[in-house]
Amino acid sequence: MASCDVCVVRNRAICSALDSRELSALNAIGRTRMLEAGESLIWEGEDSVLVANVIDGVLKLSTNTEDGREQIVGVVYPSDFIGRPFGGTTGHGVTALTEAEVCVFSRRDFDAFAREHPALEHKLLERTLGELDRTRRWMLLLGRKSASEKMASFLVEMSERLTGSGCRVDPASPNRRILTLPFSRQQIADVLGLTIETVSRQFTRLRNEGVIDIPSRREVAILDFDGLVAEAG
Amino acid sequence: MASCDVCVVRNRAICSALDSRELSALNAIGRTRMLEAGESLIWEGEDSVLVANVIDGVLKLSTNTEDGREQIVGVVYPSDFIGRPFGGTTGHGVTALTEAEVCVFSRRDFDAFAREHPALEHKLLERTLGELDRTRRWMLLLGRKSASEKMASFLVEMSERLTGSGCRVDPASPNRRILTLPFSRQQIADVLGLTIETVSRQFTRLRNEGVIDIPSRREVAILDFDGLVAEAG
DNA sequence: CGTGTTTTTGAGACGGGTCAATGATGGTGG
DNA sequence: CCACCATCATTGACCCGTCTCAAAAACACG
Repeated sequence: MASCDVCVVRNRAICSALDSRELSALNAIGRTRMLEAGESLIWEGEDSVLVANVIDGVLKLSTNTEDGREQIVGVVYPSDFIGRPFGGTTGHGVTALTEAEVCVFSRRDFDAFAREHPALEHKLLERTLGELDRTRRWMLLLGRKSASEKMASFLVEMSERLTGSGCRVDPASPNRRILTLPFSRQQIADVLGLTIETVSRQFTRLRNEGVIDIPSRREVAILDFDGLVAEAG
Repeated sequence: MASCDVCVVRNRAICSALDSRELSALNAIGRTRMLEAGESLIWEGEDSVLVANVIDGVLKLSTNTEDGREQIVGVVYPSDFIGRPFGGTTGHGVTALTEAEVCVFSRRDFDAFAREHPALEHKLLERTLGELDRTRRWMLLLGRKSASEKMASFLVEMSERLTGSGCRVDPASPNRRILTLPFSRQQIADVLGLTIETVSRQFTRLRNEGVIDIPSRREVAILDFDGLVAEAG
């Protein structure tokens, strides 16, 4: 049983379109669920049976070729919406990268509810349009950028997306910041369309050039943010 | 002045959500416009001032790196929607590939109209969700597929998208079909994240292998559709 | 026809992939 | 608490696919 009134993403998720009476109606058809890192919520190719809001954690959206190559096609953060409402099959799997908490709805219930609440649909539309913009920007990276540009773009994007949760910026020197990545090297490779070896080599190159430091596997200290932006192309 | 009642895409575009009274209200704020091949309707980075429906023709959505590399991030066909409603700047330019006819609205007017017509917003949402699915599928191609897989995927997708307008299929032998491509070689390269030379070489290879024939620059005869599907990966 | 543009073809270079070995890291159980 | 092992990351050597640069060919249009 969900309890929206105490939900931490209540004001940022699409639910913010609803008043308290509507919210309790939505409450009735949703339930929260915990996912551990690596656990999948939705599998590629299955017909869309559930949708969800991310309450906490980071999840990946990914597709695979028949022979096992993977491409991560999206990453979702708290308050983001997951799933494919209004018919169709899911074109990509959804898997937790970190421990995560989501608020799930049966797609059937959600569809019906959404159609009766235009304000909710409007929020969802805005979110979807934004996601489409972001996805298209990523296509430029995948299609036209070199490995070093990809890595720089990735770190810049990460430091933007993680602000607040996994990114600490010293206000005195905004050119330096520390990230806690929710990705393994392999997952970074799958986001950027590279191999794990290339990603690793790029990390060491950036470290040798003094642009970043690597305190641990999952942490990156950005020493020259402007330099990264310049290198991102 | 648009006149929706004679519009050929009236039943497929988002306008199909409206009854005749609403349609004439929409009619009042839109106007049709012709574009010749190569002409742009929207430029990358400008703030979104207009949106449109495609009535006829094919247009590309594209982004560029600072140093001039281009990536086509979407292709729109008759009945598709163009532009970025509800705030934000356009992340990509919109340019006609063929002679085209569009039904344009000022974004301000369209936004206001849409917010008062949930059924229209719903259609737009469904369309946007579908476009996001398609775009994410394309990311797998850009990030993980080889040149030959990209070419095969491209031809398969084209023969699907062009069915009705630029694609003729002999019902007796569905394994053969003839396409009239709305793309130059350079544009195909910009869709697939390749160079024009690689695209050209892939065309000749496919021709030599008997999978396709190339009657003219803009035409491709697919001789072995199943073979292409298999090669698309 | 002649001229500019687009496409094809060729030769060579290079970025990133592949394969393989080594080095860290972290979790588990003795 | 430490030794062990599985997993993940790094590094190296080599190779292959795609890009680059250059020239020739095909085509479109006046």
